[in-house]
Amino acid sequence: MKRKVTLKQIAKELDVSISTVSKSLRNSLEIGEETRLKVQAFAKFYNYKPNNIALSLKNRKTKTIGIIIPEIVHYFFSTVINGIEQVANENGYSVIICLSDDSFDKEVRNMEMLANGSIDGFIMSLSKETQLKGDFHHITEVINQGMPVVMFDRVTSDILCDKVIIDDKSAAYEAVQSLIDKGRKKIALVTTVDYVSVGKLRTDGYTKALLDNGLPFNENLIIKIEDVDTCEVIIGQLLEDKAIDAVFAVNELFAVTSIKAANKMGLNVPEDLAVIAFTDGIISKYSTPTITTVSQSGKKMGNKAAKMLIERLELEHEDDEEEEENYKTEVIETHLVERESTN
Amino acid sequence: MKRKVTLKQIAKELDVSISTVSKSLRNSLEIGEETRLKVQAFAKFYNYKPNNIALSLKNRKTKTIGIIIPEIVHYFFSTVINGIEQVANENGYSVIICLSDDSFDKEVRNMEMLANGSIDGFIMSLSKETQLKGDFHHITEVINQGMPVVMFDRVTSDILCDKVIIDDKSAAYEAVQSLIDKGRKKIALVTTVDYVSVGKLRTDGYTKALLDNGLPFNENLIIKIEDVDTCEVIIGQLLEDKAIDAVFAVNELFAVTSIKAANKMGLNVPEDLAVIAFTDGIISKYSTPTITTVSQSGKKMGNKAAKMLIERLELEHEDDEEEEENYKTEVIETHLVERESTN
DNA sequence: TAGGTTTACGAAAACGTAATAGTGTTGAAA
DNA sequence: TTTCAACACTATTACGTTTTCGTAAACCTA
Repeated sequence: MKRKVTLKQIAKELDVSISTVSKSLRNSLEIGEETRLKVQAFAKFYNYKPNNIALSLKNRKTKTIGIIIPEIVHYFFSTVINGIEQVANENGYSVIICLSDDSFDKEVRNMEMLANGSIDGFIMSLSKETQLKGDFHHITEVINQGMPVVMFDRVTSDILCDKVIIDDKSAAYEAVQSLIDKGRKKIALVTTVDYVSVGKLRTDGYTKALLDNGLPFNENLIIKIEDVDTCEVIIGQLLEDKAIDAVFAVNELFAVTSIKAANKMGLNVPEDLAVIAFTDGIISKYSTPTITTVSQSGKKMGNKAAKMLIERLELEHEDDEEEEENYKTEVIETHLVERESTN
Repeated sequence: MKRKVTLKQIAKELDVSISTVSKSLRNSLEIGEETRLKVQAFAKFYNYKPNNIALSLKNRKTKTIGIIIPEIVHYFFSTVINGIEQVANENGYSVIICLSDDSFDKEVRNMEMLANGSIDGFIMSLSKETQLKGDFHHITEVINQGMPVVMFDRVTSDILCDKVIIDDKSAAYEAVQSLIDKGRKKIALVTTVDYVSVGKLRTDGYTKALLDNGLPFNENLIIKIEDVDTCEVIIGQLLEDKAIDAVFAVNELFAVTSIKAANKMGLNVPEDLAVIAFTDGIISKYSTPTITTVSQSGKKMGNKAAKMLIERLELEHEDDEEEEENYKTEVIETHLVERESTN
């Protein structure tokens, strides 16, 4: 067991000062060639690597990005992480991940913990509970301390910061329009409760598409699912004797459940019932039939979010207190991935 | 923009020494009540929180766990992270995640980066390339520096450290046995290339189950898939005119692909072909028909791995150089989740 | 009042690094 | 002989904490 060697130890061993060692290793011209080479050889032999923590303390930056998301066993969020990690890695950053489990308290705790020097900036997506409460003080606080925050997907207009979103409303519009184009007339919406920002926006897009096409808006065709476990029953009820010919689901799970419910009732997908879903995940690709989806590229969102954050971090450092905060909101384009569940 | 306040600033403001501030905040009896309360009030007002980096440097521990995994957009791995994060969080640890992308180089780079003080210990699963090369020097090095490592799932016997695995061989055995019990005679195996440790073990279990039941072992019934993209074609070929009545797939993807290939050929699952898969993920649950799986609880593995690591970290600190390294290998129990794809 | 004990605080070191500002020696130019 | 510059290296500071040790002042005891 040989513990990591430090500058101090090398200095002592070679009987020079710490500064000499440090400078030698950074190839400073101040140090004579003989000494420099000797130090370098010694350091190499003992596999010297500077201590990240010490560097962080000295430089006041950690080269680490904090990610706060509601859950990780979730196709979309894991693709976002993948995207963030990729860009982070390319730029020499690490990522530290905290899960809020959709709990406000945990989100706050995690942010406070990371904000005390552990990271240089945040990339986050709001927990359901936070969106419900509408309490964002923890985020404001962090921003006020001068720590940049980039929000993605589940964002809020109450906070001024960089954001990466998809245009949920128009993407939903497009999806519903595609159903209408295929001759569907009675389109149901299976969505989440309203306080989830994206759920609300997708509902708006759905409604607008109907109205723009002169189709009746029927409150009864919309179901808002709170608890995933009961969604099968609820969706089954929806499909019963309503002559619904299409379902627009705000996520894969609701879509695949709709298909299963339809099958049970003897309905064929897509002949009797077309199904389209938000979020192009693994389920849609492997379900039977495969599901047409609105692809929201999580990886691209992650890439973009990381780029925005890192840009701000590097820029920030150049002229310290440049208060020219021109926050941007980037919209990631979506596209329809046509599969078997629509025709 | 009010930057975080430090002990030094508080000390200056209140015209006392840094030590006094520090002690006051830790409720030291050395400090008179008046001063103590004054300091505490001031600190509270300015929302003082100790700087994690400074604490890490001083305490020589970061309260952070490094996770190195091949990929994150992957049901099993994300459940493991979930499990790790849970236990970590309960014990005041954060997790920092690096992806190897199944690349040896990236695995090495990431480990070296984190090993320089950023974390207290590793939890990792080997990349394919690392398993193929059989080069584990980066791991040995880290361990030699006194940094504990816990490996899970894709492990190697070449490294002495704590491990968390499932008994791949006997779980595979059990799965195949269940097929045999249901009267299946000609069971194909769809697996990965051999250097992936778990693939090998599962093959062993498959073979043993056949032999123990007096069934012929037929090399032609085993296909090893290297590239996921081509697996559909290959599996299709396998199913053709071989009178196969069951498929044991080492992961969900191969299983669902087998089902789709079978359907295309007019075979019914489970009547004509039973399908069973390793890894109880989201696909199995939502595929049509739903797939019987060997559940390997990623969350439990994560929980256990985190527990083992943290235990070692906390113990290690009590009597520093206690070299009593009794490494353990924990085996997480699996169980068969019976669904529609077998009968 | 000398001696000892308590109270209340401060100075300084330590963690590991990097940068700024020295310091002492040598040799050469004035 | 003085002055200056170049060279080669060292001391110090700073990042933010905690902790050990030290020390004045106040109080108590005989």
